[in-house]
Amino acid sequence: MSEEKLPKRNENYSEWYNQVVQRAELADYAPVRGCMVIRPYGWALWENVQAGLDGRFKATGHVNAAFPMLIPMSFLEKEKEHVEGFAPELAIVTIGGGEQLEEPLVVRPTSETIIGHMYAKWIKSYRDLPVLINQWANVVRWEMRTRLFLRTLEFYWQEGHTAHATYKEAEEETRKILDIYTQFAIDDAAVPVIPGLKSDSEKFAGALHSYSIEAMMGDTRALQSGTSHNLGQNFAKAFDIQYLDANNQLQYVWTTSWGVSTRFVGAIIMTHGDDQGLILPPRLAPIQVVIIPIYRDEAERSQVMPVVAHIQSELSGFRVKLDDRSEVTPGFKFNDWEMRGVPLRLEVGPKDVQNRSVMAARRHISGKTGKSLLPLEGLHTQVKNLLAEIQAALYERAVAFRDSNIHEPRDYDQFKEIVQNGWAFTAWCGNPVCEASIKQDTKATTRCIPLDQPKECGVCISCGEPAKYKVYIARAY
RNA sequence: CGGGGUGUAGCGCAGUUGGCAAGCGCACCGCGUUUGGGACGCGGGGGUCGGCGGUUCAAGUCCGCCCACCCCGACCA
Repeated sequence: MSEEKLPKRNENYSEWYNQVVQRAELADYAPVRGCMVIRPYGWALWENVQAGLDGRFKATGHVNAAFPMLIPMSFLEKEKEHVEGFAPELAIVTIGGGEQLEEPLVVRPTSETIIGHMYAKWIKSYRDLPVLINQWANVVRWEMRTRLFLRTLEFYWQEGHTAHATYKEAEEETRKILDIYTQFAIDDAAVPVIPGLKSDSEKFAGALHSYSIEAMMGDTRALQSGTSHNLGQNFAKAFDIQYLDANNQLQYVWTTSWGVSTRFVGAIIMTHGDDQGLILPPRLAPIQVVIIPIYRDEAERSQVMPVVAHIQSELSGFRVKLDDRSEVTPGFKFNDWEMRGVPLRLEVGPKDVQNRSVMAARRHISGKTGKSLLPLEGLHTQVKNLLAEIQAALYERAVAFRDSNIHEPRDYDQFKEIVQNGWAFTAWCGNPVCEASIKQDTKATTRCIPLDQPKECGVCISCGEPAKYKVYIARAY
């Protein structure tokens, strides 16, 4: 905890981000470059993300399992695009128990290969399908440039891996998960993501095609916040995952994979945070309500604390924290919990005891008043309503910010200007050459091709040929 | 891996042309006074000055090599 002010977001956004993460005690740097320690407050936030996703997976028939972290090197080599995509960033174990290993083992960068290997053993009949397995795991990718939560050498995520009898079922699964991710982001995290198809150059190594949810951060850069891949039969063929159909014909399965990682914590921070620090959406906040008792002496303390205890039990259905530290002043606590993003603060002092009320302060101030007096009667309901209001206000604010920073360029010059400080929604012919030239010119990349496409797209912003899609193009993390 | 930069207490820094006992702010510990928007006083603990080698009566300071980290590019959930 520090008393110094944070850097302003519009002056140094990345420094603001780094400091918020560390000062709010979400995470800290580990001794190995690019690795981070997720601290209890950050992990609690991640656990709430996990709970929101896990419940939705299970409600749609998925089950959890755990596969090993070490994968034989030869497995990676079985799928050509996959190994080409991941080879540069693999961590490889060559020594075990002091002995040189017969075959090097890869620390999983993702688990398609080892899961494919196991599915080949488990799937024999159309009656075994579909297989709908998810795992919560850590993976390692040796990235060049790392940022806390956004890109670390080791990160935590869930990876779903499913196998189906037909292309159609696999595609439905891929899209179903994309919907789940979208709903979770919007409903629980209040992050207004845009779902869509990735271009071929942006798709997952080894996929037929990939979908993603794209979110706009507070500096208008895009963050890919979740992906869902239709792997076709690529991995089925590489790992011989075959089954007999009802007509006794041998068929390859169709597989999917999909993931949301601890990067999503970064999305929450950068979607909602302000110059005072974190702002957490109530549905995911580790602490939804913080209670600050205020007193000057023992006499006042003995008046205030019983009321605090009463409030605590009244609010037992919420995630409540009592800050009873005596070594810091109330003013310090106000700033501290605001920096840490707690949605609602209740101040309880002698005046409140007198009035049978509490002073409530919202972290995010949408309207005019910051603080309001709440009567003790019916406190549970009032807090419930306030948290719901805050959740809704955060979403609306994020939507408004996003929409005010997406523009449709009329020509390439204007396009270049737009992507310096926002997203362009524009037409593209589908040619990767145009994508590459745009990236060269502006550092912006195609983020996604939204699912609802107009009949007429006009002409490609880059080459002027008839366009195939409307796409979002932006600079990304 | 290419270009640039930085290493002095947990964090941020000062330390002049080499020279007395390596300092300051924050944080931390103790005592007391405080407490409705980032309290204050007094006392205290904490350092192989990134590493190795060299020059010198004397190196945080000069020289050489190495290491680590950060920023910008290529790569990326």
